[in-house]
Amino acid sequence: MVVTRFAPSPTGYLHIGGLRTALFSYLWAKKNGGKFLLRIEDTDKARNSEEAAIAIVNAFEWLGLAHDGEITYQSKRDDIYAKYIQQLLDEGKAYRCYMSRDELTELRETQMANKERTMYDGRYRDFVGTPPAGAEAVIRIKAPKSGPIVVKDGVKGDITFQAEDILDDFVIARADGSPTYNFVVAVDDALMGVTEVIRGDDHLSNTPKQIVVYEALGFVIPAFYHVPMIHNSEGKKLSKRDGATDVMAYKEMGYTPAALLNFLVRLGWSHGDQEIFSMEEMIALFNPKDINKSASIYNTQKLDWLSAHYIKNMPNKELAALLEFHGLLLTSHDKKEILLDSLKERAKTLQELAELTKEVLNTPTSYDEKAVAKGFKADAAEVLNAFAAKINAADELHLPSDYHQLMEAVVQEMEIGFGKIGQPLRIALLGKLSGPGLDSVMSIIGKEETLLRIANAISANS
RNA sequence: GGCCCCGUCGUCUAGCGGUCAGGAUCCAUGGUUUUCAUCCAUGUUACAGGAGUUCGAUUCUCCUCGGGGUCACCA
Repeated sequence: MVVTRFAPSPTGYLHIGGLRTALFSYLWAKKNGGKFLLRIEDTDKARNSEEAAIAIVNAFEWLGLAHDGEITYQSKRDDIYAKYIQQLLDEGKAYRCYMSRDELTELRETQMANKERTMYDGRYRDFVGTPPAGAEAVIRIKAPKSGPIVVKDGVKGDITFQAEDILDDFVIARADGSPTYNFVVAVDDALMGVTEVIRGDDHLSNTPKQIVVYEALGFVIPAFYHVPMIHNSEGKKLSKRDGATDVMAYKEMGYTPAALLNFLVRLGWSHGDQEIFSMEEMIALFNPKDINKSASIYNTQKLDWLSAHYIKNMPNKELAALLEFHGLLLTSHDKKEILLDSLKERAKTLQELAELTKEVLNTPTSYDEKAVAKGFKADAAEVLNAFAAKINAADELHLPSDYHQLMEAVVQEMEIGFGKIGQPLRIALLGKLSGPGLDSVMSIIGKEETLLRIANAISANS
């Protein structure tokens, strides 16, 4: 069975880059009928917070990416790590190193001065006898001193590192006994049964270290897929300083999970010329071997386009429910079908749709100056009064077409062009010269409100 | 600096030895629309450079250049 995982450290919100690797992991698990696990890497007590862990879980909930089984918290697994560290000690695959921090620093400085690679020199590797008085010990793993270590990567191909270039006997447990990252990652992935590790390629250079741990412990090495970074416009790794990298910020801005996920899945992955992917299609078509090798630049123009696409094609009922989050209660509005039909193809986000809706629903309190100058000429009042008279005379006005007929009638009787009534009426109804169809607007707001807006505009602008 | 990865339109990408180098987005223009948006149509823009290999390289190899990642008792 295919088992993937997402393993964030709870130092902040869920990041857009993290979400993409999580999505890839999720899709691959689902495609194979496997499991997608969530592990919270909260071993750094100084930097982690519980709120951050909750925020991450909430973000996944909003996106509808459900993890399988219980969440694994590394902070609760000290006993497990201690057991495996002890095992390595017992088997002579790890050892206590009594070197002080000062000594380590000194070693590094010497190496730097000699332009050598900074690395631990293995001085306690074969140490027997009495440790220095009062010295605290870290535990180091015996890493191979030379020879190739091959990372079989499903995205980049086989990558060969030379142990002498990159490895030393790295620390697997600190002086206080707590295990370090590369150790716990390997242990957890193995114990959780993770078969495919899909993660950012900033982890690529950690992988040889983790392979050392896998091998020392006799664990099966999983398949690796290192997905390229997402870069900011400067071409650097996307970070929290780049703004709008908090996934939940996209909810606030009015993007739907479908749009965001569709946007992210196409960043670094593609399937021919296809741009629109439903969750079902993503699951059916995704394969990590098709992930690009190169980094991509984060640019949300396409997200806007996708978002508009999804809003346009969303049933009104669903839209109305989503709009509540943006402060709009439409459930009881009797013309909400007409309202949303005429507005949903004009908005890029739900937030924008909510604002557009309010512009239609609320009586204008001011009129755009340029619009008035251009579209509310001397004869405007006369035309609007004639139109108002027709509205007053009509007893049944409901559909946009009902209002449209009255507009046509005024145009014919007064022998004027459509613009002669369209422009002033638009200013009266919306306060500006752009917006949805006037007949729809009138149908939505109704007869009384239409008359009110016409009267307001005439007194304000003539 | 060492090690590792990467390099097709501005951006996201297709391509897997022979293509007018395709699509999408953005931008521009035209059409539709009383207006704006949508929608439709059209258009501009790319194989980092240099050597090979080959009848033929965007595609394979090497070098250069450029970009990125990583080098902790952080994760």
